Amino acid sequence: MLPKASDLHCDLFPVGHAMDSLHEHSMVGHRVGEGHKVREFPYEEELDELCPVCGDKVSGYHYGLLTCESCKGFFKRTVQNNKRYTCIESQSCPIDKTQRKRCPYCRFQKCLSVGMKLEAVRADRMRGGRNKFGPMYKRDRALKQQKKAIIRATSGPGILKMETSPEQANHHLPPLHHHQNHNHHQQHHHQHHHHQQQQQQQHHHNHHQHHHHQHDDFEQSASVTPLSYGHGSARCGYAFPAVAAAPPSAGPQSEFEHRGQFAASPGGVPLPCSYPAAYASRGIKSEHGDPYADGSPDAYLSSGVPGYSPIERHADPYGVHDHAADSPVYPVLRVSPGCAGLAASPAYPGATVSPSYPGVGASPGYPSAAGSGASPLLAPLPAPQRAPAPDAAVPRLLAELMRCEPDEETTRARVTAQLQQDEWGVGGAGGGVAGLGPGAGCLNAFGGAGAVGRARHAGGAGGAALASHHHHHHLPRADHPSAFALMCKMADQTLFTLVEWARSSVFFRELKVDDQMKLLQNCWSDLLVMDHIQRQVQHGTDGAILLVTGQQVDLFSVSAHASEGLQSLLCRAQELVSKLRSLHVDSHEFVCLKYLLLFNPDVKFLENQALVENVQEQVNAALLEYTLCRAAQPPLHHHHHQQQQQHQHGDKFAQLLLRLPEIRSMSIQAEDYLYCKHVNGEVPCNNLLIEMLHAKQA
DNA sequence: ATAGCCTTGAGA
DNA sequence: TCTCAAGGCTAT
Repeated sequence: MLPKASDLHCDLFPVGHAMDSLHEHSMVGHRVGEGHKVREFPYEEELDELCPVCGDKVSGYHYGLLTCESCKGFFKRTVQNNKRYTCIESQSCPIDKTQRKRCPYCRFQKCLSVGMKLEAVRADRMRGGRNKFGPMYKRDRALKQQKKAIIRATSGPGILKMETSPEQANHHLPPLHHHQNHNHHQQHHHQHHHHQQQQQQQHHHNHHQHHHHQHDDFEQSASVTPLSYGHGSARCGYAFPAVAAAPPSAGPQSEFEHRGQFAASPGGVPLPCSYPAAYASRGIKSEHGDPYADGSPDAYLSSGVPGYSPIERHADPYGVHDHAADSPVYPVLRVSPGCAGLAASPAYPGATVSPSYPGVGASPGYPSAAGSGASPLLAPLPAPQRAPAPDAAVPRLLAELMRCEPDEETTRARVTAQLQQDEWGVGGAGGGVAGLGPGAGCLNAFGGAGAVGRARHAGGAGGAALASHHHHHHLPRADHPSAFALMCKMADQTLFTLVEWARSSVFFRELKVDDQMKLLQNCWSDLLVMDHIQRQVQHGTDGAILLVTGQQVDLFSVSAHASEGLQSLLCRAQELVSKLRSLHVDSHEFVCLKYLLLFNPDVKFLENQALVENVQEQVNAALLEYTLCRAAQPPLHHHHHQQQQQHQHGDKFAQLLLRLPEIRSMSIQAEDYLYCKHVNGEVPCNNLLIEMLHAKQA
């Protein structure tokens, strides 16, 4: 992979935090110095002052994001002169500093895919001044700044750091409430730094519409008019042509392969993504009267240029749907025979941090690190030890896991509050400019969960799925971001709570951040689905869907408005819910399932895989023990079908585990669904979900 | 055609 | 007044 080292690098550290150095750079010629209290953190990101297009050094914000001087110029020339290039090869030439001159076609494609905005090129060529992107740049800067803080706090010495400096403390999880401000986080754009893309015959037949007219939507002052660069409308949705043909060019290709799987993805819905690109654009446009309204670069871009929504051009730059890559069958929990006697786990080799089986002391004898009362992580949700019962039957480990379980009430309040807050923050929350990379995004999620306000927007996979249907139903206010967007936000917020849950959970917090990210990237959608399912099972009612916010939506009316893909998801979810209800799955068992999803030893490149495996085994064992005990002395209620029940309980353990593959499958379908929405520009921009989606590759 | 350096000029 | 992104200029 050496050849693509640069690209890869780009992916991991897109246009991230490079502000400080950036400033210096762009400052050349001017005076340096402006009061920036530049924090000197050596190793800090030198990393991303790289141009997302070619990897060269960034010189400032240009046409929407941080890019190098050459790409800025290239983009300008191309747009201003309405140039048209052609690729001699498969339109997937790698673009880096040394080869960028080789294929202007691919370079330009990359510029677009990365998020450079055509609208930022002025038709009237007016110089100086500022355009409407200004605020966006500003926000982006702020985000990067925060991100840095998070990284600093996160990757420093300890794992989940307890900040070393007072100021940093502020960035940390201000226990619940309070996450105001700091909105916007991320920015993600489709930073597909990935080469590749489009096959779509580049209908470049632009009808040379000479500048002016149209899209004056943006570009504030009437004086500065955006130049339109019309590329014909690429109708073919964004088919995944390249997929099959997976051309040879080394690197980038791999992504297509994934895409291929996606297209044919098993549970994957047929993908309703066949809308003409034009539609997508229009739809977006109408939805966001003011492209900047939500600060969503994506929306902006798509709405701005007719045939140019980023949509059409990327098949799946991220190879996002690589789930198929995972083992087909779920992490088959190694059900060791004598696992009943859990605790006995041998000291595994590499495990640095002994996952010291908590059970021991009755007190929160939390292992080292986390313990620190300072840790904001544990602070929140002291979790009412809602010991469901004086169960002696509850394995210690399980009891411990339960302690970290947030309660529905709290979660509901949080999410609701956040959503309401967002409502008004829409304008501001938005944001970002340059795309952050997967890695970065996750960091955000982490630190972001608490450190920086969580005001993200969202998108939603699992949750979004159910969500979206509400189209016209009683939702807080269906005005602004549209019901779907709102649902996305809901899912996004839910994801946040899930991330926080993970971060503060027993074994997880013992892992290094890198591992944590990998695990979460791997199962975030599963967790969302599981969360949804659990909510329905435990708090929902039959004919309706219970949202995190506590609102209920009629199942029928929902599916009536839902697309095929959604309906399918809903059905599957409902079926699972029914199944689990009949099994009388309780919260203890749900926790186990969630842990099993989280601690998936199939995740590659884990530093401390031993711990992950061990946890999986322990949880597995605990679940088995628990189910067996419960089977012995069934719950008080439900006496009917005693017999059948008994039977079921008999292998309840197996029954539960067998649901995991279904969960996985559903989450994959949900991701695909979300991806389609994203590609069509229907998902609000800054959201952890999309980031997670993108982060998946690798 | 590139890409580094320079000049502009509306917003903050 | 200062910023800093957009356009312009000009040796490669």
